[in-house]
Amino acid sequence: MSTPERLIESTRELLWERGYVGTSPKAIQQHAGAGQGSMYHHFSGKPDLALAAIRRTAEEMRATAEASLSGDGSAYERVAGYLLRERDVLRGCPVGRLTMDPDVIASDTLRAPVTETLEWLRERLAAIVQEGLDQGEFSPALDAREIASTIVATVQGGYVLARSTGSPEAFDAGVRGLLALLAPR
Amino acid sequence: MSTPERLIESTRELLWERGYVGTSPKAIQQHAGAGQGSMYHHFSGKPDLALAAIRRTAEEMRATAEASLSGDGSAYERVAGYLLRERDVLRGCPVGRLTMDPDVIASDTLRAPVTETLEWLRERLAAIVQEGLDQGEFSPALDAREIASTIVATVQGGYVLARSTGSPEAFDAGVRGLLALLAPR
DNA sequence: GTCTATAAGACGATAGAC
DNA sequence: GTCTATCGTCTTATAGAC
Repeated sequence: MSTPERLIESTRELLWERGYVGTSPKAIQQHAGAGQGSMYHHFSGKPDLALAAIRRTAEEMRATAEASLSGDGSAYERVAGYLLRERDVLRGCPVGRLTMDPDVIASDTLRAPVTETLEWLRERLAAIVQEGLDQGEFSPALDAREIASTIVATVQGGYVLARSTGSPEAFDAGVRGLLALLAPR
Repeated sequence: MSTPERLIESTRELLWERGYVGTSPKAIQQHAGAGQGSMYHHFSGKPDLALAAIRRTAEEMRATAEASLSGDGSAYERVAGYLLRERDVLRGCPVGRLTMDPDVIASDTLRAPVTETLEWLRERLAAIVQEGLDQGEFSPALDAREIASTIVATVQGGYVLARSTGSPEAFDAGVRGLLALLAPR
């Protein structure tokens, strides 16, 4: 792997684990096995490198989500597939966690990939829920965009609960509760 | 207000805004209008002061939640009251956000109030949902503890969505979606 | 491209005067 | 109790040799 590649991948891992504020250029360099000069040759500084890392993580998250959402099956089944897919629950969401990073939220550039990814996910889920509504799969009293927001929020909040206890139990419970509420009858 | 009080209150605000990793003793001292020596006279260091601040924030959150949950009305109405109460949505949850702070999660002492508060909330909501189940208010197919997890997760995740867009819209949408799913028929 | 050297300031804390 | 001084380390770079 090339040096810029190693720097980006190291930044992705450290951002996931410690956030932007908690990740120093020095830590990135050590994790990547690169020197100071090497990092500043390829990237203008910490924000530039973080942007490359965040963009890649966001892209990957979209691809992973799309994989569970684009399969066959009813709307409920695809939503269930998304909610029940394997996750590293205790690590949390590498994109969602950045919303708690003050320096990321303060920078329009760094925040953009975060906003876009979560908005894309919400719209993608809303389209599927709307399909379900059109097929009479869900109660007509429901609003597709609202339910999509509930789904994404349950996942993001499930990570918070899981990390607070150090166990995936609360995440799983929240997801099962949501699926029970959504279940077609 | 006494100096220790001002230090604790300043720490609470900075922890809410910037997290533990992003909050320096110096910033706390300046915000509180206290000197270095003053802070280290009253507290043994940053973790000690943060613990006092986190405990108080956790206590306050419990009191606020209890206020919306202990009123009159059906289980659904009390859950709705909790979900729809006024919130500073874009600031997020001062307790939940700490779960994304690596140094808080790494310390059993600092994490304890976070764990306890979110677990208390989940149990408190589970008891109310169980009441609703006993009254035939909700579908008997539902599990009280699961639904309680879904409710807390929706709120915590709603903050993530709101902060990602810089608008409370997604939080409100997620809450409305959940209430529509819960609505007794 | 990568290395080492250097730097101004922040971080988290301690020491000792007042 | 509060103040200033000091400390060793980390942070986020820049400069310039190789």
